[in-house]
Amino acid sequence: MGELKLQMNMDEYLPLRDVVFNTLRQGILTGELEPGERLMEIHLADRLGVSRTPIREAIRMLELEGLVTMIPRKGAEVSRISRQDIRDVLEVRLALDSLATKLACKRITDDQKEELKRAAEEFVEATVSGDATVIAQADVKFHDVILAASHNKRLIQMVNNLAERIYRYRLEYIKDRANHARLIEEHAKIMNCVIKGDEGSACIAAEIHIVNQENNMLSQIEE
Amino acid sequence: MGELKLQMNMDEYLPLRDVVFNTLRQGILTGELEPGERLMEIHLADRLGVSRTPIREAIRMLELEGLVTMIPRKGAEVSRISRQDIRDVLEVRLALDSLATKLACKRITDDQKEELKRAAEEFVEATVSGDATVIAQADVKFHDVILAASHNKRLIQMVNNLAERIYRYRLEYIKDRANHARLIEEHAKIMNCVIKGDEGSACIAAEIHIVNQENNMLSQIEE
DNA sequence: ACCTTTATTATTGTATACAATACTTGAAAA
DNA sequence: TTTTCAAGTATTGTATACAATAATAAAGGT
Repeated sequence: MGELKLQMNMDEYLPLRDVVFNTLRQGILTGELEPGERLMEIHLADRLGVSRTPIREAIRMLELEGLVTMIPRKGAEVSRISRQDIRDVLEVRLALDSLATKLACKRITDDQKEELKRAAEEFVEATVSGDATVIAQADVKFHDVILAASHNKRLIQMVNNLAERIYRYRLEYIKDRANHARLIEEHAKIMNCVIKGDEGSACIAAEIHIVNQENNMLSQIEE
Repeated sequence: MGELKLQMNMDEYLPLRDVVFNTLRQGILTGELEPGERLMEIHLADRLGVSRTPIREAIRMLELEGLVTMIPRKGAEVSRISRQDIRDVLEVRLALDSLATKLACKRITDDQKEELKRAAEEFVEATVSGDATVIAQADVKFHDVILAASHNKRLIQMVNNLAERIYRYRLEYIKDRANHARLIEEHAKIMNCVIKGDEGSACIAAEIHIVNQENNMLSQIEE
């Protein structure tokens, strides 16, 4: 038992910088750490029970992810996201999600087709449950399957990075029951096109899906 | 005079981590640091005359840029780039460059149109000079103008990041005199379409331009 | 009362010290 | 001769110490 736990620790081993990175990242994405909030090293170090070194390294990583902004000799702060930033992200995401869908049509494996069907079903079930977190997870899962089916690692990484930035706004959209029927329909449409390998229709379906999300997010922002 | 120098130093101030980051980045891009080469902290620190701290932070940044790969408790090495990686990058780059061109058609300013004309001319002049570095710079400049004309910061950042990865292969392509005539022609075509605001034709021209580069790079890789 | 200047403090930037782990070399035994 | 074990070494991971700078507060002069 102790042996097993030790083994588990070995598998779970993460440098503290990565633990800190994940923690801060999560905090920023959930909004616990607000845009503009200063990230002071000693303060964070004390709170997380580590030294400044891993904190600093995590901040360097968050900086390159774009989640924090450095001000020289002043320190890091949670990046302020402007409406224009969101528009920029959505514009790129539309192109990349469309690409992912196109590639998925060509390259999806039989296993992934099954996985996609399952993901679509689970999304429907999730909407019934009504739990926002579950719904959001199911939606992410569905898109992840398509993304994975593109078999392009770089693309997967880039889309995930973009999705991260608009996570909170997407969540609002997905939570709203008024959108569920449409989401289910759009998922079904995309799924069928991808499984059939109909690139043209799949791209169009995916683009409609994204554009609908976009419009909602942009109107959220204009509040 | 001393005053002025002090002022300059203030402007030029960069944390050591950024100096190290740029140095290592340049080394990797030029091939001075070869793929698979280990990056040992003390060794680098001694060579660059700094302590391990800025070295480590620079490595964290390079890691997120994808230029180095971490092996837990083993350290960093220059990322090995597989043929598949290049294919993945090119696939995404095609989509993003096409998007950039499309957006440039809509948003390019009059100043940028002039700049684009100048960049195209300077590329022609550069090919006459025959200096590989000058040609490469002129080509980068041309594409940078179009990219800037997209007025999408995120897109600019992502394309630059992708371009970074294939820099060396692109250099080979651009250096080859046999390609110059075609490059000049393609640039002219793209430029005219963008200035006219003809999105459809501009995208097609840009895609042809990229595909030609792609084919060359991919055949380079298969050596 | 207000501005300026100076002292203090808080915070980042950098270097070093210590701890833990993985690799290497050499010797001893099979 | 080969294999295994162990000691030593090299290297990363983490913590702390020191230096430089910027923000703040207090004191003094006008």
